[in-house]
Amino acid sequence: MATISDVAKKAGVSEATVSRVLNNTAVVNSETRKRVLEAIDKLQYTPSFLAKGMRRKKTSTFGVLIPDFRNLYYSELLKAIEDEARIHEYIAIICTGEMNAERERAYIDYLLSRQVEGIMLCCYVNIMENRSFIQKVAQNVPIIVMDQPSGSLPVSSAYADGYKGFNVLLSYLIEKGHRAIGMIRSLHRYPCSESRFIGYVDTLKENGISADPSLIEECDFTAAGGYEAAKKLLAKSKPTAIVGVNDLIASGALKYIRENGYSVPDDIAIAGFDNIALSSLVSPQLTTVNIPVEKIAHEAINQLIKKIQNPRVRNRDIVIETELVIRQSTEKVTKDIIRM
Amino acid sequence: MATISDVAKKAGVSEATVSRVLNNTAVVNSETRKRVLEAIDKLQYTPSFLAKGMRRKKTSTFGVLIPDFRNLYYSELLKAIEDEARIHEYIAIICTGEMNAERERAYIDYLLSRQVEGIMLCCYVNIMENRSFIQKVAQNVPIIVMDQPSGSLPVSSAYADGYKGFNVLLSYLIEKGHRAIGMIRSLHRYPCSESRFIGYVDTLKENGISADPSLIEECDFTAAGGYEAAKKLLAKSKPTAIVGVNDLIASGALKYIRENGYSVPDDIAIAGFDNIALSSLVSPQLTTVNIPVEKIAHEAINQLIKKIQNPRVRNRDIVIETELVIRQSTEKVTKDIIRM
DNA sequence: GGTATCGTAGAAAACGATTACATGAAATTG
DNA sequence: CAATTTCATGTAATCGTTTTCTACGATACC
Repeated sequence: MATISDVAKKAGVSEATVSRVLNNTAVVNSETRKRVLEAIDKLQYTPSFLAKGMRRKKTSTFGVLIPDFRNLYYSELLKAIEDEARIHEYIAIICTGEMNAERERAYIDYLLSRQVEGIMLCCYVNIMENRSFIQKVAQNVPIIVMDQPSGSLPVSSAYADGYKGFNVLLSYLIEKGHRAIGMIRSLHRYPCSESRFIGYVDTLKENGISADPSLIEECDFTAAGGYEAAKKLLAKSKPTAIVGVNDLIASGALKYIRENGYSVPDDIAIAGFDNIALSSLVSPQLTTVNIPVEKIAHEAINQLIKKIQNPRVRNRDIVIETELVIRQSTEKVTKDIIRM
Repeated sequence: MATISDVAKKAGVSEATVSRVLNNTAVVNSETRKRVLEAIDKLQYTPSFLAKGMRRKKTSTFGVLIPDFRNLYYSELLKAIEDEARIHEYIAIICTGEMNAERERAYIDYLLSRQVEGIMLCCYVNIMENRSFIQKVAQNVPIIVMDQPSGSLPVSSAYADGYKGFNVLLSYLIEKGHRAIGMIRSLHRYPCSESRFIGYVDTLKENGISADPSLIEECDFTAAGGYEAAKKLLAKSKPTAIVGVNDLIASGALKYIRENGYSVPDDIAIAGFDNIALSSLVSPQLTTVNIPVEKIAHEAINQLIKKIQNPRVRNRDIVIETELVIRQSTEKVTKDIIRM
């Protein structure tokens, strides 16, 4: 690969001049500029990103840590992150923590050694369990935490309001006359799934319904888990509606319920959360709560880049509102109904 | 962030000695080593990746271009790529071309300017349509092309044998007595979907069945597309089996067919291709053809890294065999049957 | 006509690491 | 005991850029 000095030699100018042409950082005589551009073209020269970053102390890179590529929610997040990053001429290094706190820490250290300018953290564990580690990292680069509030840590956060989302979802089901509403929650005590669960419990209470333990099951974040959990749930209680902590689980539950002769929504209504593509692929289509992923990614990356550009920018908690999406699994509808 | 010279000063040694301790590249007195390690620890020093890469002319980075994050096939590929890259201490910069040839080229140029040491290309377009561009890029870094053969280009390739996969799938359906086998193919003339389609046509021919245009429909790579295509297909013909060029399309078709009162597999058998997670989530579960993604990623990354380490390594075409996975959408089975 | 200003471009330092070469003390050898 | 080898470390060049400082001719100004 050609270097700037090759170009300089070929054009008969100094390296400084080539750099000036490249970056438009000072006036260069138009004749000289032309010669330089010709040389660049002939040599197929591209500036070395390493050298540039070295001098400018800038990598234009940030790190993204997600639990798993194979979760469509993160696919959509990554898509939005990429688009947003492109606008700012950043790239994202994406790592998967695989629900393993130690691996997450190792990757974060690795990201630091790669001189990322900021880190987006979609952690498996509650960040509070890693207080000191995260505090240490936050001293070096800005951090934005996704899917959970920042608590008292010196980081920003961006997340969908799962508590309120479940509040709206449950209110809707109660309004439709349901009283025995089962929930399949997450086995993992993820912060975001916890707040959803609390939203479920509180909304029942607000409506004078006490949460009945026999209406609650738990499983991991898979459709197979939801399938098994639905089986257990129906073995011990008679819900008229079941909500899954996410769409994947709800889809699994839906599958079990239909396979066992129940009609959805007539015998049992079902609802999920996240509004992933799958939720409208199953039949009947799943009532769910939409998380505006692009919006979250947009706000999050913007906050991160603001903080990179000016470390004195204050940390923020960005809370994004969800929307209830009513489909056939809770109601005979021909078209999605969306409620804020 | 502390630099190597800070560490050297603190430990009272030269930068060279610190580097030697860091890289174990020469014998250092154990007392000195201890002092250096202490200084590193105290200053929380991490070597600058940029400076190191600059000197060593090595970024330990390669670029991956995929069409879209939101396709589970690529999610699984990315997962496998990450694991494989980690072993070799490489990281992958992932970009999405979004089925847009111009965007793909722009990203490839961008990857080059980031000094990636190799590029993995999961292109939308047939690489042959970009001959000269790819040839130019291949002069700078090794390339491995996924999902299509390398043809006469100076690149390696790794792909599942879609022709043979469809051959096995169709032979199985014919063996089960099907004669009117419809196919929903891809609207986009992707090389990998083309070879699947040709596998379909040829296998019919080999069995004395001529491909009937009224049994062929096409759509984009979505479930909604498959749904619509199934509708059109059933409006113009009476297939006893339908194969989708991939699982997403087959799932959409399955949905349409069940919604319209047909029984699967009794009235119409359905099969897909790829064996994505969705295929066992729909009911009935989808017969499909498994692509061993981890194996492909493993072989591909290995080949790429071999070529990076020694540019004189010869380019290879790595063809991976697929497996037929028989499930309920074509046969009453209680457990998956797998055939090579 | 001497000095200030302007336009243009070169020289050299800096970024933070690695590494070839040099050095000097201690240990070994004949 | 002089010569050589070994061990441990330092010195300085280098990677490819950007950027500050400097220079120098030409024009403008008083």
